Amino acid sequence: MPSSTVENYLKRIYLEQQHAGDDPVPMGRLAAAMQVQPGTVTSMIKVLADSGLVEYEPRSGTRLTKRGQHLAVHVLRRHRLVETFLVDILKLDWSEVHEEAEELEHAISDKVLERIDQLLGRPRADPHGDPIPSAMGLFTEVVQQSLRHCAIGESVRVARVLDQDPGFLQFVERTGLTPGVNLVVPQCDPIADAITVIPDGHQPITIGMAAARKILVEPSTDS
Amino acid sequence: MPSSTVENYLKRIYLEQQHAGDDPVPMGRLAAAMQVQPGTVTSMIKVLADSGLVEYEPRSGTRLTKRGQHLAVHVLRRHRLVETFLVDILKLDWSEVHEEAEELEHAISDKVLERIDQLLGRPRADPHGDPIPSAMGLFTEVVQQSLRHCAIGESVRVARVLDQDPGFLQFVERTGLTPGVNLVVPQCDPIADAITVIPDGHQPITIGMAAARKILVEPSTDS
DNA sequence: GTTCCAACTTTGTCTGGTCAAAATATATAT
DNA sequence: ATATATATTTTGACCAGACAAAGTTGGAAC
Repeated sequence: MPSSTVENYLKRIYLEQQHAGDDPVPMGRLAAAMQVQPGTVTSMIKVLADSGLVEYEPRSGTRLTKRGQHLAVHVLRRHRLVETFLVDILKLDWSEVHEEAEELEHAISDKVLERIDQLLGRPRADPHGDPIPSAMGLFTEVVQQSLRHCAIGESVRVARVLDQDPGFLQFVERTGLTPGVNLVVPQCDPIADAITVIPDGHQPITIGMAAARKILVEPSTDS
Repeated sequence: MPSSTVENYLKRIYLEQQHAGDDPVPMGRLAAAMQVQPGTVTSMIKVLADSGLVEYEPRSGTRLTKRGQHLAVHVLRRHRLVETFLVDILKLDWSEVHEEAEELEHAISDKVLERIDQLLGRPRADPHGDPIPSAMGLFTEVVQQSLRHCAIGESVRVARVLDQDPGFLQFVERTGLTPGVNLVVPQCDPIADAITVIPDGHQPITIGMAAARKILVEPSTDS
């Protein structure tokens, strides 16, 4: 059974790998993400490589092996199901559940996880809209694009918020941009670096592109 | 924040201390309970003593300080609330929740614990009948005695089962001796080392005294 | 091509928790 | 009183995971 440290490294590599396309994840990136000194990552990655969980190319980076990826996806599944559980059943605020899940994801057995999944009705996404892989490690594929790339007049639905920072999540909630909400885009000005949106049942709000890129939307289904 | 190892030691010392009256808990007992070599306990206890969580009398034993006891009780609270949660909400079998809780008790924040407590309706006892201390560390006092000491003809109710072994718990369930069940004692023979009981709605069953001592009963309230 | 910097690796050290085995203290029986 | 058995403590070693600081490397800039 992998330690929670190992689980965290694998999860992190997986997430960075998403971001990074085909390139291996560089050590520095991983060190920053894990809040750890670079040397620590180098030695840890060597250990993971020896156990067949990652491939390691010195001075270039690391990528997950099949086994490593499998494990990482299951950690992610635990994390996201726990978050959903905390919000749906225990009624915690979605802005605070990430921290909580960070601990719980390492302590939950398969049996308990299965019960939670069942109790929640096998959700496909967590409160932030992040997809929950199935027990077999498969994601439901969806069409999502960043709010930043929306055309003027487009009508879409918020699908996912790509930031776990409580402050940002509270802002999102206050302005009505939570996953599931429909919105229209009356204005979008790349030069001004700003986009204006009107979420259903809320005031129009203008946000910067840096914020807009962290909000993913999908085709609206209210028509 | 104490490590889960520290939490486990404190919990263990607390439980052994219950058993042991006023005497300090000897190192050997603790080593056996923690499934660890005696030397390990000695060095660990020194560390705990330095952090003011236990008092240590070399070659005699250890006892919790006020602070140590406070912490131990809160670990116990987490453990027992988690067990109750697993049985009541997630519908796990009471014979398997002890193991699960053993991990989860170290990963649960105060906030999540409070929500669970609330969701469960602030239970006073877990599925095994073990008392759940309040958030302030207080137990609800109750009158309980071992089934072994019941007089013939007495009518009592099962309050608590003092063994977490899945096999024993499954036996208890099969024979109908789960907490809350009323029963009468038609026969009790210390010489034969056996006691016969008739649980409400079940067949009479004769069990040995070693088993009977692990079942606590309280005055029946069905009259 | 040489220089230089940023990223990376190596090395040595630390802490928490563990074991195995040797040394020591205590209680008990004789 | 002495021998013996038993519990306990000490000692030295190990592993996981981390840091700090010194040493490498490889590519961009000139």
